[in-house]
Amino acid sequence: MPKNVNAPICECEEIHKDIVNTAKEEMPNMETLYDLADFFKILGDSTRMSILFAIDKRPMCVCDIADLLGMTRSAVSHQIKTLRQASLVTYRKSGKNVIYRLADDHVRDIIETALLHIGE
Amino acid sequence: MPKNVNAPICECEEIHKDIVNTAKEEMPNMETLYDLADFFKILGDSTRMSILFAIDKRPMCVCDIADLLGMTRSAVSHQIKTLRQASLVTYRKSGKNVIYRLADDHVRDIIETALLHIGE
DNA sequence: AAAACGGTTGAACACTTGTTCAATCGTTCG
DNA sequence: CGAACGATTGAACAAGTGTTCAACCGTTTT
Repeated sequence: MPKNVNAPICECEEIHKDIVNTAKEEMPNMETLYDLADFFKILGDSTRMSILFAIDKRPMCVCDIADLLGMTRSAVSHQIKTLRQASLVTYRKSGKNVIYRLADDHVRDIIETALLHIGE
Repeated sequence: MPKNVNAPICECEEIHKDIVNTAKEEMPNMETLYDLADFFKILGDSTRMSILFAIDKRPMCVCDIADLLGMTRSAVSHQIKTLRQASLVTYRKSGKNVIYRLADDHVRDIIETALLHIGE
């Protein structure tokens, strides 16, 4: 996270002021930038990425996900909470189990494009 | 980063083995998962996100980016190095300056879809 | 050649983050 | 009801990350 507030200003001498100014006008507001970064931050963990792939085709309970990925239930639950807060997954209770599934198709699209980029 | 190697196995008793097994077969290999997560990790920082937006419309030198974002040249340079290593930006030398631009359109697409998801 | 300037780099520090462990909640079933 | 089980949670620790600071590199001026 950047300390943009009261951050030191570039001490360069020859700044292309026209370019900087037009660029500044076209910048999205700070909140959007933070939201975007926060969103990608959540995808930027291999455990959470694994969970997303695990429940991509069929919904699964925490226990199955833990077994599939070789993790403890606790670790899975912690990460799923993060995914839930970001609206990447939704859940449904079934007896003692909680069944998780992908929330929508945006994530699938994004991951698909990312796969293209990294050349898979 | 998860410690999947030699990780403790889920101690649950009633696992839906059929679901887990078919899911396991459809999982991408570990390397792909790591690559994906690493890719998103890079987008998951508001400074780097800001830089990408800054140079989106027109290429800029480090000095201008630093001025635009209110950061030191050093901080910008560090982050740009990360973006460069992930092939998200390319550069061209112009006298004493180094001009950075977006590498390709994948990133634009991904960010666009992400904006949809977070509801901007 | 020396000074000036944009840019890069490495070490250090503070901050964030993921997993583990233990305790707890909520539902189900004997 | 009480035991059992799936799931969640909070604290704590280890590992990772971003910014700063200072030093340095490579061009370009003079």
